[in-house]
Amino acid sequence: MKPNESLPQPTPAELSILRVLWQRGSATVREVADDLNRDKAMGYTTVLKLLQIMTEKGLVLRNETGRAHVYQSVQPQEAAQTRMVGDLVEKMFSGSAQKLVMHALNTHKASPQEMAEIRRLLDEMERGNS
Amino acid sequence: MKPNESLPQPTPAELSILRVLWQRGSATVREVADDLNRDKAMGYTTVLKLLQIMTEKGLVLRNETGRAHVYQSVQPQEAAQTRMVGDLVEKMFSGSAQKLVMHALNTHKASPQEMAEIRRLLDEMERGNS
DNA sequence: TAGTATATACGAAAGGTTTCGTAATTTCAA
DNA sequence: TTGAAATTACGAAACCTTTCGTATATACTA
Repeated sequence: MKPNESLPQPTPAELSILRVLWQRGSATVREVADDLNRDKAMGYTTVLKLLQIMTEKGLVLRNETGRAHVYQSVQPQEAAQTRMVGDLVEKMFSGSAQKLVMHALNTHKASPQEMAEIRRLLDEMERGNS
Repeated sequence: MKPNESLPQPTPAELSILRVLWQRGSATVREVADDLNRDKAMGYTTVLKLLQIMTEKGLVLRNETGRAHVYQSVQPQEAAQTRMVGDLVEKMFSGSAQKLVMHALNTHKASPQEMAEIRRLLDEMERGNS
């Protein structure tokens, strides 16, 4: 396991595993493999190998107490979201989060409830700002 | 050059080249390489090779009229933005663009002007919706 | 206890990405 | 016209990601 460097960006296959871990909190290889195989085909030993690599990279923690090791993500999902949104803003929107927001709203129509919720957030932020 | 299949997702190095092409409209290998080397080190022949590969993949068009070939992106930047935002929404926000928007607003503070602009967009959308 | 099922470990193959050395070609100026 | 500078073409190395076969260990059951 790598010590305290900043975590590497997970690869696509690693990310699909992390999504399962985030949803379940923690899981064994079998649980991850079964969950993944609801939509994506990924052999058991492939999942195992990836989890071993992810342990090496420091992306997941492994509890080896029981016979079947139990894994969990080191980063909470929110941290990964923040990082990936930041990357996208940086690389595709010249560093402007506002441009990303406007683009997302324009291309993925939101429901009236959702728009109201966004307004509420904007209200809060402007109130906190003054 | 591949014909009419849907374009592949550009790799990270390819994306850095596309950013230059989007910014300049079109450019020669040298222009791309010089622009890139303002912040990132990338050898001339590396850029050339990548542009050749991207031509193969159909990501860029090559005008071979002059001695130095002139390249341009096939996809406009907006199309790539749409695709990448969609991917991120799908993979990291359970398909909810609203969640992405709220997350982006929370983590990248926007200026009052920017917030006002977002409100204006929401106004427009709700007016169009009714 | 013997045998089956299930687990981890490990290496290597297959495929993709990135980098760069080198050859061949073209242009232009002295 | 010859030589230097700049260009494209090409192949291969280095590296990373993903997949899987196989060996080995462990637990459970009949």
